[in-house]
Amino acid sequence: MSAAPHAFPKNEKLCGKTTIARVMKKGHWFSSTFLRVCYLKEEQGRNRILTSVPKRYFKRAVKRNLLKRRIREAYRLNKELLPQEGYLIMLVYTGVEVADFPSIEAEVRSVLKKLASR
RNA sequence: CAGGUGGGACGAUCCGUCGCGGUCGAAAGACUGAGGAAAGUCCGGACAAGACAGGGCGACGCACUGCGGAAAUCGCAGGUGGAGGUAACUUCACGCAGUCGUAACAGAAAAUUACCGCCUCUAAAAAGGUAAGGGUGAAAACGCGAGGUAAGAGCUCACGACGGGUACCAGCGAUGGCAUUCGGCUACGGCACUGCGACUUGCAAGACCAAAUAUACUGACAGAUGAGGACUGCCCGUCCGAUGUCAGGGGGUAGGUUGCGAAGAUAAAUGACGGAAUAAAACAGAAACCGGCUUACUGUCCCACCUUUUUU
RNA sequence: UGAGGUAUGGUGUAAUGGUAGCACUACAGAUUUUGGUUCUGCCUGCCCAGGUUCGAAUCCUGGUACCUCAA
Repeated sequence: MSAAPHAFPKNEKLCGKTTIARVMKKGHWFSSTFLRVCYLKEEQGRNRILTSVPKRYFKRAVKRNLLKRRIREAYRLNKELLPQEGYLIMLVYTGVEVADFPSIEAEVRSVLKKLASR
């Protein structure tokens, strides 16, 4: 399984209430056009990611699920842009409209490049 | 042919590349993976915890009939009445009978009615008798004809409508038909009454395992002949002064397991791209389960029926 | 996810089924040299759609939006 370059196993998902709370408390925030990013760099471990779409802007669960899946898919296809240095990343969608996949992919690529250059 | 009414069905499938949840497997891999509403949370049920000797009142919900159903503000079939529609049909209401109310405005009056009018008596007025006609209003309390009368009136009669009683017939029944008899009122709402139901809370219910920290309790050791702490890098010294250390251990937090399913996660799985006439679109995503109801919605098909026009 | 609540001018809040009121605000005028204060006038409203009723803010049904609680 680990041989596949674009796999997205469970240990690359950011989970656990205490971990998320730690990222939100200590992490650094920045925003792009419709993504709000919070990241925390740890010394070791795999990169782990979390996607979130606020219920405030999208009442219907279908739209929230669709956006979360598109963001996660974009990360999965482009995750080699970021070295494995223990990044914990939260991606929060702040747009008002439902974006299509190419624009989300471009956005995620720019965010990952920005993170890798820091 | 056109328009309409009612009912029903489907609401996605396959292939390739990358990827995800679950089960099986040592592995390779194989199989499987959102809905008709998963939604709203409007009802009901199971399940679970808590409360509870037994019974009643209050408060709450339901209320035509029969059948189905675990039950339901559920379904099917039927009854009566109102409203809408040319029609097919749709929609609303329904226990019983006691009491109260139906109030703005208008109008004389919203109920033991009397302004104009009509009639009697009169010189006239007053007084009395009326409810045909007028006008107001959402609504004026049976219709119509004849008799009757001073004028009139169910005052009387025939026919009809309405509401009961009785007998017969049809029906399991609500009820209907028919005959006869009585009657003066009807409808809606509140309260009271009758019958039935209903304890409360909800899977974030509940059950189990269980770090760290503090600690009930138990044991061992040390302790006013000073344990331990503060000042300090250490010793001395000064100050405070009764518990301290170790082990066991109960409840229990984070967290985990279960509750949990022929989808079954626990930060939570169905996606991206290409192809299949290509366009797969609408409403919309399981987080404990089941039965209904309601609401949202794409394209199309099937069945039954109604109306209009044309042709035969 | 489960349980509950609310909706009335721009804001806050009343109203037994019968003309929708009050305070502040906004606007206009008066007072003042000007502004404030004060006085007078005036604009703007029952969340939406059906139903019951002669007549619904109110009663019934279904939606929508917002809020609260349970971790």
